[in-house]
Amino acid sequence: RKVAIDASMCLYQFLIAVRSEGAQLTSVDGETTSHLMGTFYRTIRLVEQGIKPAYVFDGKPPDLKGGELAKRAERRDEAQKLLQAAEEADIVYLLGNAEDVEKFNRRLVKVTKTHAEEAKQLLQLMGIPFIDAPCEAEAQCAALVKAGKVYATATEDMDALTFGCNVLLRRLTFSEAKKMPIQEFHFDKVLEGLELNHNEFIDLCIMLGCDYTNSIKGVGPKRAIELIKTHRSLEKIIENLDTKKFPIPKDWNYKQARLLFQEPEIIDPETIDLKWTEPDEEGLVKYLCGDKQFNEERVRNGAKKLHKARNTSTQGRLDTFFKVLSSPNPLKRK
DNA sequence: AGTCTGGCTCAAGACGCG
DNA sequence: GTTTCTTGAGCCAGACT
DNA sequence: CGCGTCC
Repeated sequence: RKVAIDASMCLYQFLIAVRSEGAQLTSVDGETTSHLMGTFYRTIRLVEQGIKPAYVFDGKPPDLKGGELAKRAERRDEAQKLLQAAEEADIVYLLGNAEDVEKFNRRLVKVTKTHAEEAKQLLQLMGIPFIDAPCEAEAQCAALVKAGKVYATATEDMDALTFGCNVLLRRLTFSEAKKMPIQEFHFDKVLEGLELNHNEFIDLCIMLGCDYTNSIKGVGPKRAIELIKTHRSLEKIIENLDTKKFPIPKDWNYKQARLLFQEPEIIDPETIDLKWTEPDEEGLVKYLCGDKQFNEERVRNGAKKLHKARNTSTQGRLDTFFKVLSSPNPLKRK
């Protein structure tokens, strides 16, 4: 089974989570290796389960996202200051605030171009395909699913549904599968359950608060559902809304936001040829064990696992883990 | 009473030995 | 050529019906 | 499983 994965999101998680004593894993020259560690072993795991992953990297964010990104930058600056304060306190007291330093450090993490390039190089050596999306990765993933190039998108981000991704898998990482089952969402079932069509669903998501616009104060999940079901479009909702109780945000650019969901900038999936090839064991050893100082035995072992899984078409084993969820509670967005 | 929103916080991986 | 890019979940206060 | 370790 072929599955599309938002690479940036994975890298972000690895950079935050893969740590030892609060610090990222690094090679001797101080270069971070957490993202490579995570990508290498998780991908092997997936392939061993008969899954063929294709990683999708973000391109440039849409202009409309500027406001949201500015907010994030602001939060980052704030964390930076707090971090500095905590560090200084540490120097003074030599103990105590270590966990604060750690906490703020995590909040400062961002995925750089270099992280992405290194991950791509690794995937190349592993024989795993990847794509550079022109814009939002989730949009490109959704397009791949729609075109039948992959079976599903594996993500924690519900925006994939808004982009029209038919099948969405949550918690595809198996180490946690012990605690939490894999969830499989089918967009058509979700729409059925909500009794909405795709465009109405998009308008709903805009009201619930997407990255592209502000939302209406006082309107949360309950009211939003109510509104979309009675009026069926943002235009009608605005016409009929008591704007004294629920003021429409100034310069509310919902039409453009809607367009970004309906017609996102993507590469035509038909021009994309996903190929899973033999892993380059020697290349992997050279790359990971040379500069990055991974354990050679582990890397060779990983390469062999990739090779083996590739040549034994054990598919289907996975199906038993899947639970198909249609409409339980997609309100859980923000 | 109960309902709903909004602002706050936190947490986020994987391997392998015992 | 400079910048770049992820989220859900839970808990609690407070406004409103 | 729990927990130290991965780099």
